[in-house]
Amino acid sequence: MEKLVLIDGHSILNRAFYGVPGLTNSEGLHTNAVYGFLNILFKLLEEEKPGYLAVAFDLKAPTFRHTMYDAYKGTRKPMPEELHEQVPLMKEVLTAMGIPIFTREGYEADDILGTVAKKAQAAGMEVTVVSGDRDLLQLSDAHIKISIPKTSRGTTEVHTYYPEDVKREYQVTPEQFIDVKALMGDTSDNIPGVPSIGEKTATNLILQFGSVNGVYEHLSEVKPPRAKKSLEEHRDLAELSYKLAKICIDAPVEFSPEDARIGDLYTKEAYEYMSRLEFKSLLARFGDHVKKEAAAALDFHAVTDLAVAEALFQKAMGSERTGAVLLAEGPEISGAALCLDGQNAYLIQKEGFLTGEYLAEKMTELYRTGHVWTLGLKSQLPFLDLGYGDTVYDAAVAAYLLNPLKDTYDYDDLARDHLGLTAPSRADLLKKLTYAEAMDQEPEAFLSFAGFLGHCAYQSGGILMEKLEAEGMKDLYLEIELPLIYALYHMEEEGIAVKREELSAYGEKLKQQITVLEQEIWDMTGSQFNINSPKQLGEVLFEKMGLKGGKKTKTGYSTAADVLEKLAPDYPVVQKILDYRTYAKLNSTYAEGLGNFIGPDGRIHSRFNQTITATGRISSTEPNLQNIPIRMELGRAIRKVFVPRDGFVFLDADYSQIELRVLAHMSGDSRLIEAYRSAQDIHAITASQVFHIPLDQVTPLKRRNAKAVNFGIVYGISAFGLSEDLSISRKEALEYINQYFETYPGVKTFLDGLVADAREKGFVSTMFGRRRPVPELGSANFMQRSFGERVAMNSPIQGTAADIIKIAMIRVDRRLREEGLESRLILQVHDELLVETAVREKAQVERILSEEMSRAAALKVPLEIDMHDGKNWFEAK
DNA sequence: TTGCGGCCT
DNA sequence: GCCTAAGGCCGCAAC
Repeated sequence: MEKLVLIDGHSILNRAFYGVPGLTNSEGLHTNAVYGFLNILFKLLEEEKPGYLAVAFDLKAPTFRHTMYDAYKGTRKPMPEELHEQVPLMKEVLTAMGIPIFTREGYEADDILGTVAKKAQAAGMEVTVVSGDRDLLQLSDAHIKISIPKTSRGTTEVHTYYPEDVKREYQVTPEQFIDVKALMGDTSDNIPGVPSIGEKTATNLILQFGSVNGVYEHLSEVKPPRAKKSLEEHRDLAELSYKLAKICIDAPVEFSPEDARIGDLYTKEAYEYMSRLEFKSLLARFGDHVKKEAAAALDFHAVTDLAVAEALFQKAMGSERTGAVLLAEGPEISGAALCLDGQNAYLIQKEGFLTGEYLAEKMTELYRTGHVWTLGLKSQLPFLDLGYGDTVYDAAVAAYLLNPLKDTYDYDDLARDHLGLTAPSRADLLKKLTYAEAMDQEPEAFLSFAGFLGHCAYQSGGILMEKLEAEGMKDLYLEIELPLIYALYHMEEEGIAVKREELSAYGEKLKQQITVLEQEIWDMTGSQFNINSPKQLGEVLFEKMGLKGGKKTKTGYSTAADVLEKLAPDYPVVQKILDYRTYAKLNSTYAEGLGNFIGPDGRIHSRFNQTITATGRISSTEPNLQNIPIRMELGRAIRKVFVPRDGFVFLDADYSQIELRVLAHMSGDSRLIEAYRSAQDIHAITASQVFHIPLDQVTPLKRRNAKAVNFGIVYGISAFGLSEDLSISRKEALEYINQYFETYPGVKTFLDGLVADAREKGFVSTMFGRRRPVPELGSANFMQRSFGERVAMNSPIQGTAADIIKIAMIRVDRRLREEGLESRLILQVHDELLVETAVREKAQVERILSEEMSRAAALKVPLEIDMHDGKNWFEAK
């Protein structure tokens, strides 16, 4: 079928302008947008291989929308000059490449795209419309695909939408997309919408009634009374917005495919432009575009036959090392990738006798041999029957230990960073298809994906263990990180029960307060603005009302809490704003945010990530359960909705000052060690020794200062930071620091040694050998170098504490299971473990927690634990 | 997407 | 003078 690609010129140019860092050629011309546009264009040509191509641009002249709606004139945002000057340049380059440019007076590019796309579809063509603007999704059709490229950090990812994709993401059909937009409006397009109807309400209404007309036909049934009232009052607005939002598909544009047939893009004129604009990588492309990419030397095989699969598993079981990944997403197994040598890789597809159950069983058997290297074991565990006794090597976790500073550890990352191989990424091969979709729709790409995945897992096994051993991290890997995968998986599976009704009642109370505060703030400031917008808030406070407290951020006035708190005593409205912020935060992030994650089992199953942090801590996402409020009473109350199941209580155990104890141990400072061996109150004893006062005469203020110094030491002390924290002069802060170091000279020697060591070796290490590279120390920039010094001081301390609690987690989780208990570890919050404990097992679990946490490491000071129980998380802290 | 602001250890 | 205390995640606004 004939393929046509249509590009929304201004939109893509705009995307490229913001996505690509500033570039100028030697004439001083800005070129970044043109460069980004061309990169997107070439990527499209490679992926789509279209026979036809055209680009649509807006004209300056007013369009039919302006005659409909005066305010539409305000729509067009002023284009930055640096972008504006690239528009004619872009058109010239396209012309040089023989690519047609479509424009029409009185219409926007959207309308031209809509009209041409529908005409081409009617003529039997397969159309791809490329834009950065999601409004175009309304054009999505059986043979019209909407492509939305995203450029960041030099790489471009393309998201594509057929009608079913639109439905999956927005729930509504492409046509209804217009209806939703008409109701909710769009500030960036100056489409007014109906007041007080947001995205959620609009989507719900359209889902319920089908269209804007449908909504008005059933106005009496419309649910939130506020929305109903607003709809009644603003029917004109809704109808106008619909007309503005709807893209015209019958603009007076002629289209015959021949106008858009792609000829030779690599013309001499185009080459000259690339040269003048100094696009070196594109010049190279022009130079060798004929050269085919060297075909991959690997052999990938698809296995669909039971006997063949049996033989392959048999061989894998007996081989010295196997690369294997169970391809599973959501609840579904799609296949298995296997690799037994450096040449061949296999995709065993779920098909016929090769059922999901069969694959799960064979893979379990294979993984139990103890010679399997995989990638992302935790996400495969729901389908496998494995436990602490089974060692499965996870290459992603190994790669994380070797360099914890990277964002991702996918197979293509491993290929590049460790195997000297360039592998196409999942996004390159499968776009955004799921495994099941890819296997069905793009079987060759899926085979390739599985092949590279298996190959990289296998090859990683040949190299990563050697690297770990060479860097002294083999034990860390085998004894801590690999078993930890099971502990994290168990916590994810277990989840934590949340009282849904109580949570939403809590949210309702907050919302009432928010409404009241909002009105009061509007009255007191004399303008109805969005209090959530730091920009608007800054303007109202510091310009309209003239409060003192000038600029602080890059983009405007700082309205951060510490700034506002200084103003609160003098201006009552500022306190209201701070209160509003508190309520709004608690409602959006916690009441509503957490509510969205309660599963059908009434529990929240957060994800615990093992390869995110630079220091070795784990992180929690979807939702983050490691930042549930505790400091303020109002927020702390949220913890009451986290409850144990019937017949259970919560037992919560946390390490007392673990980082300071780690510091005492690692530094070996004898005075600090002696102090912590006996101390009940570590900050008080620090105050007593540093400020030379008897322990029983330490005032709360002195203790507070000592506590701040202790924090400073752990964070990588700086006089500036300490002075900010205590609101004292930098000189005074420096005096505190010097006094501290005089008192504990071993700490000073230790921290200086860490920095010197890091400078020499390029990394720092924890007690258990975990490394963190510190490249910033080599920087010529003072700020960056200082940052590197703080990293060098903090990471070994924070990281060692992370190692210790990981050891404790593994042992606690193992013992609960191996001793046949029903109690389960369900959360870790950096220095805290939460166990959902069967009432009759309480004493035993207390003993397990206490023993395993204290014994996790043998330090020169005791590891002390505070433990509480309760019928919810609030009580158990 | 980025920046701001805010919650945790 | 630099204008940073360490490590995270997430909602919102504006781009």
